[in-house]
Amino acid sequence: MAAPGQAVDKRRIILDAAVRVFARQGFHTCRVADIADEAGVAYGLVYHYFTSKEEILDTLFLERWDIMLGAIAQADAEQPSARSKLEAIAGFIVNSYRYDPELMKVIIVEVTRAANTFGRTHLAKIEEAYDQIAGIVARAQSQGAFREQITPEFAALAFYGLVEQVLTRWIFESESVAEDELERAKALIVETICRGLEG
Amino acid sequence: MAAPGQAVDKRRIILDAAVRVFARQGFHTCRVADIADEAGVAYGLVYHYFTSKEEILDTLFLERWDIMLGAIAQADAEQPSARSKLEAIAGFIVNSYRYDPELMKVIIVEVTRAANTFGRTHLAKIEEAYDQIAGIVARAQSQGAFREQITPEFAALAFYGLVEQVLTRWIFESESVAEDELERAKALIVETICRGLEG
Amino acid sequence: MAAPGQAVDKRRIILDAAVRVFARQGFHTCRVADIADEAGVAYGLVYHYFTSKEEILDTLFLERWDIMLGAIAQADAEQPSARSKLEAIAGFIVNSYRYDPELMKVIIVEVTRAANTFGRTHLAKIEEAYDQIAGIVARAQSQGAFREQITPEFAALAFYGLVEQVLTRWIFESESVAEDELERAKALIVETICRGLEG
Amino acid sequence: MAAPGQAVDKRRIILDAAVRVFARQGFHTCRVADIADEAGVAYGLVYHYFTSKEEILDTLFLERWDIMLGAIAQADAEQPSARSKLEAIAGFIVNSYRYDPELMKVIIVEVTRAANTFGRTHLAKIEEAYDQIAGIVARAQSQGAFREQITPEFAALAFYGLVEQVLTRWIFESESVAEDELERAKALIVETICRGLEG
DNA sequence: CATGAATGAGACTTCATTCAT
DNA sequence: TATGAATGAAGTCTCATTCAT
Repeated sequence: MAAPGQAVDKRRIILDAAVRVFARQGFHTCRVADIADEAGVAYGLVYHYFTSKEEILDTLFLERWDIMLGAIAQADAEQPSARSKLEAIAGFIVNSYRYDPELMKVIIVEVTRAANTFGRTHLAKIEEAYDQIAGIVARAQSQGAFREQITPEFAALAFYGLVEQVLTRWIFESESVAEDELERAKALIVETICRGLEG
Repeated sequence: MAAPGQAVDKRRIILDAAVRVFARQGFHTCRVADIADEAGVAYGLVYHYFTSKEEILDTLFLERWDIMLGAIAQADAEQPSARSKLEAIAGFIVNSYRYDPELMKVIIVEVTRAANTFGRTHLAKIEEAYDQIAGIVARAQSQGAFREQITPEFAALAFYGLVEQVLTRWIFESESVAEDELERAKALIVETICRGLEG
Repeated sequence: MAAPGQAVDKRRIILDAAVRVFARQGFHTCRVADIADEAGVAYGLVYHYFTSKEEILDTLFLERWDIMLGAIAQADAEQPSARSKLEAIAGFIVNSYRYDPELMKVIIVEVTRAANTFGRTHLAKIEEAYDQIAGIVARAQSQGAFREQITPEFAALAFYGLVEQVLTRWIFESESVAEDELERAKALIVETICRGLEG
Repeated sequence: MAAPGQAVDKRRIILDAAVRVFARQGFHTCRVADIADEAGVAYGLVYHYFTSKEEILDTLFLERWDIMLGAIAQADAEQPSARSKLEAIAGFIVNSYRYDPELMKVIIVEVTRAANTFGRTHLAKIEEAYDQIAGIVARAQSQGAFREQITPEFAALAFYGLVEQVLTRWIFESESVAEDELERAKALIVETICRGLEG
């Protein structure tokens, strides 16, 4: 018997396996059995830890999204200018992709972009991110750093949307994305959005 | 016997019913029976005209996408400047939403954004639109109208992506979008992208 | 309009097409549409001439089987000895295969051997052939030409059964059967059965 | 927990139920639901153990056919003469019918005689039986026990074919076959074939 | 915690047959 | 006669979820 500290966390193993399976086969196409197989656990154990296949995806999304909301808040708190805040946020998301592209694929393809099915469940949560970004823009506008012709809501939509488009492109690229393209894309995103916003 | 022009085209009736059903319930969630019911035809007739539920969605997408590719080509041919070309394209897509929001919802939610499932089937077709837009940008760059820091491919991604994000937002708005917001959004999209591209 | 005598007999065209389709795809596997296509007529016309797919097979079987019953009766009437009668019958069936292997395939595979489904419908008709052959054997026995240890019924079963086995083998041979094998097999069948029957 | 030997083997229960259902209704006519009902298990359990209705029939056939191939080999090894070998084989098959007529009905009607559909799948397996029998005949010929005018292949066809014809007749007899008819038929089969083969 | 057999509702698709023209 | 669109019942197979051990 493993010591408590070393106990294999089957729940974690299932979640990690689910990421790989969802990324590979898609949420709708895969079966719960595929996840159990990938995790190397018995079929029923999945239902011991989660009430449904959906709850697994929910969990993956919420875990990651909360981290991102934290990162946005941190960028907002620590960075001096609106541009550097947006740059930090874009950098965080690009890094997320760099370190776990499969998880990002699942989040974007199965939740964020799956507007018809899953997205609706998490609309409010997703909206929080837009709101935080809109807040950054709004404050920059009231401080005169950004012009006011563009509404903060539209700006947030454009900023996060552009990040998502770029990641979606990478996700379906056949070969893995070169390190320098990650950085270049980040710069272009920030540049494009900020040029639209700055005086 | 009905005159040709008045003849009830059951195939068309089924396609139109499918738009409403896909928009309401989503492609994966709805059943073929729902489409037949909505169209007021027998179950089997759907399979008389289409080989599968997928082929119905395919047909709807291809019909519409080809019209859009034509509109892009026309904008490219008729408009004098790169900015007015992009404006015409954005205007066309916004108009498409204005006149048939359900169809646009289906195309965007079930095909364009369903990157994991259907999008892949039509990736090449979707890519054609990006390529045409990139071509417009590239020519504007070589004529000095747009600066060269941003690649045409990235510009196309940003432009079309922004349009899609805006429409996605409208699609999930609970109330119908006000007429003047449609126009304002179009202007903002073009302004944001062109500011990023113009010297 | 064709003159009466030249009028294309669509009913016949459908029957002939059905032979090819049944032989190629099997009765259960083919669709009525396949028959219509093969015949080059409209779907509904098949139902104008026949009440069901089964009736087509019925018709093909009965047409042919009645001809065979006639041939058996003729052999019985014209041939001098029991052996020559059996030889004439075997020869007739082998010739039927020679001239229209597809039709024989359909009769044997879809009716005669399809003991579970179709055979039952035509059991009485099939039985007539056995009875005629048994009659030939019985008379030969009472005349002393055949020994009496074997019942006429068993003899008929053995004789017709062996013919059917040989044809079944040919039917599923990949290449067409050589002319001389047809004759050799006929001789072996008669020889085998008559050796068992003759004193 | 039941002891291993007493554990209810649902897979076996389904197979046994399938024999009864196939025998009663025929493979094509019955539904998977009928098998589940007959077995007293849930619909889905059939698909838990078998991938399709076909696989159930496959399994039944292969189980039984392998036993028969073993019996043929044993007869060949243990019996002294060719005639006694054939007698042992015919006896084995007749016994198979005696002890489980429903299973034999399924094997013969749905597989062996269903030459168009299932037979093809198992053609090679069926052929093994013919080959073994042909081998017995060939060796008898080279030892002078059987004459050489009839090829071993034809002899095997005639022998096995006759057995099959007799069983087919029994299978569709309305009343169950009398015990002594089973034995008499066996003797007649062997007698008929061996008279054709012996000098 | 862990297992995997057992359940059964549900969806797609096929296709024989009908019918209006 | 001839056409082929229209009908709808039926069956296979899938798979999320439950449950007994």
